[in-house]
Amino acid sequence: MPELPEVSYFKKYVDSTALHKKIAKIEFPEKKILQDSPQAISRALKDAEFKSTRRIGKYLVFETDQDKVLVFHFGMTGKFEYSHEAEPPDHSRLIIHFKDNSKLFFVCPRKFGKVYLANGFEDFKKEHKLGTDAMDLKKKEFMELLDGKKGSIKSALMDQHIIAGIGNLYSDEVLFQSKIHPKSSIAKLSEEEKGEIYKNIGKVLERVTKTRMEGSKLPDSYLTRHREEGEDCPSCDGKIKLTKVSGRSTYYCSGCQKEK
DNA sequence: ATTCTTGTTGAATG
DNA sequence: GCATTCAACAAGAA
Repeated sequence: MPELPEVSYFKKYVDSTALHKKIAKIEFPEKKILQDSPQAISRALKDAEFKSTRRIGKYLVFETDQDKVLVFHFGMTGKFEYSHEAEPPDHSRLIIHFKDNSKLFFVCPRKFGKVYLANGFEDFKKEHKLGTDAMDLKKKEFMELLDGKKGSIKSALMDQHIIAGIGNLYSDEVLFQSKIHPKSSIAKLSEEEKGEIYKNIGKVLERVTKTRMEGSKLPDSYLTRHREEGEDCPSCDGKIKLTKVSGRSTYYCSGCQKEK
């Protein structure tokens, strides 16, 4: 379930493999993921090169030397594989062939991923009404975004229109590290608590991104390592519990995360 | 076989 | 209208 840190990793992978190569053709083995027609995508990318990529929230935007950009969303199971192999990996849903005979495969077993053609990075961001990227968020802006909001803190953290990049897993982690119950209503949180949440957004995302890049493990003090009902809390003598917040499975510790 | 999982979208609600 | 909540959707694992 790629959230911001995983997409950052995909960006690094693509940047080191698939930039600055002429595109020969594109294959579309699975039309369902396409948000624009294969013809339009092929036309926009034929003989183009990817110049750079930019991440916004959970999306990866490919900028070309032409007018259009190609945008990927990874759904639950999407990823890239770059190789010179003729045989596509299982569940390849879109294949970009470069003129040097290498290929970039968009592999997505559950077909929850999406591919868009857009006029540019800013256009795409606006079209999808995406909020500020979680890595670019300043404390002042975060405080203002929460001002006057109703509802639970977890829903707000996951709302891509408010902050882009945080999903189910890492919203739980941020709130666990902040010792705040996911169902806490935003209105009841103190300035200190909101400040703590802000601090942990940066901390958690940076930490997770680093471990993804290195292929290492998260610290034992992370909820992510103990995300199962009845597990011992790594920070107090409580147990991990499971509940639902806006329809999503939500793990928290009943000992150190008290509801407000 | 059925239930559960996910993020986004758009509909329903207040 | 607005903010907020919720169901639908897709495929696969258990």
